[in-house]
Amino acid sequence: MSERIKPRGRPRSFDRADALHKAMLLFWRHGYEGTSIADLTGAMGVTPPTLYAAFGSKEKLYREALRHYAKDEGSDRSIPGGSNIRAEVEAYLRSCARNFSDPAKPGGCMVSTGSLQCAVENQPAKDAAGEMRARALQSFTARLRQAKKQGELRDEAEPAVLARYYAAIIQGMSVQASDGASRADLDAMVDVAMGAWPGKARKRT
Amino acid sequence: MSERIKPRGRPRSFDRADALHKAMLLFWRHGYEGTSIADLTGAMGVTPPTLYAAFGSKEKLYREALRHYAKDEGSDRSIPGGSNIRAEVEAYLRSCARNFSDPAKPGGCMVSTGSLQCAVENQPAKDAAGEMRARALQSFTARLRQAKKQGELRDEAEPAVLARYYAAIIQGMSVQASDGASRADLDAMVDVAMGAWPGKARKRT
DNA sequence: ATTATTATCTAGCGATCGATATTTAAATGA
DNA sequence: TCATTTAAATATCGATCGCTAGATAATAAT
Repeated sequence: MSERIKPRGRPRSFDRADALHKAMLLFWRHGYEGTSIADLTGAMGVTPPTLYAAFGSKEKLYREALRHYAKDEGSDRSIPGGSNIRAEVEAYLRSCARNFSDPAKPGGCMVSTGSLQCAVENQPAKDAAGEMRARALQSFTARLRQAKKQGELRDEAEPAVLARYYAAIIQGMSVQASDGASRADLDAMVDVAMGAWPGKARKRT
Repeated sequence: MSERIKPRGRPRSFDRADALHKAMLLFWRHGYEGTSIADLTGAMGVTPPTLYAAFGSKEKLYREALRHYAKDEGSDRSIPGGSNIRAEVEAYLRSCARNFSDPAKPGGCMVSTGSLQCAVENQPAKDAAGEMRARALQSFTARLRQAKKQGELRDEAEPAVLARYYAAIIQGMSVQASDGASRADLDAMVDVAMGAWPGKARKRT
């Protein structure tokens, strides 16, 4: 099935997947504008023409790095979609808390807080990250809608609003992790955030 | 008192405060790295040497623009500190919702989501914004501590955690406003966020 | 062996980056 | 008047930006 026939010309002398991973780490930490082609070629161990032959342009490489991040680092990879939506959301937030604060990686999330500001000519980079945030929000909303239909979510709960709210928590965790917040800091925030889960009305102080 | 004696040499031919305001708007929308000296001098209507004589360097101008933003646009300008801390926090969040989504201004907050990623050589810019976020978090925590001491906050509430949590809400609102979220979107999020305010324990769904 | 194909590096493109040396202009003080 | 002081623009600086033309190397097909 996966019999890969040998290509015609000179074979690649570097690992494309590994180079993409290294590019992702640079874009993640320093952003699109904060990462130069020289930074990228330096990390990959190749020269500019090789990078351009393999990835097309800086913007295309950035988009591919974003996709790679979503697959490789996305905190959603392993959350089992069970029948308890509240537990599922909480587990997701806790996985974000752990991943965003991992000292071995850039702080925060490459997507949640990526390319929020950029020069006019780099708007496509902001759009790329913004589209991924929009997609994530959309699929999160869809998951909550499904849960509501299955009776796991109270009738008065609004999936779109709830999705925006927990997206904000994730984005806030990303900002604070980028500023150096610890996993304990973020986990404590998750404790509070889960207190807003739609439930019985409660007395105020 | 404010008798301003006339300075010796040639007088300024441009309004420094107005130029600072224009610089702030550019940094706010495009970030530190996304704003060039040419952008700044163009908006100010002066040449580079004039900018450097007036503001020192790009980084110093950025720091000054951040301070100007905090004073001029800071959502804290007008929240009266009363005896109801819950209402005070909610009012603050609502003012953020309104300001972050103002179509006449750049989306989001210049501080909350400013300079999260940057090149190694521009780390001082990230530090400048990060320090402002840290200060805001600190003063927010202090306000909650004070409120707790005055009995406006339940005993089990942790000011530092609660401050981080509402800071995350603000940062999330800033991200989403930067992506085009409306005031209604953000206000709905505030509704949910206030549901996490420490109160009576509540039954879960 | 020769040709075709693909990948790589050397070298450098024009443009823009942040910042400045130098000169000229406009004010006050003597 | 004329020296002093401050601010302005002209004209660029060296460095870096994203990117590429052209030559060369390494493979497969013929």
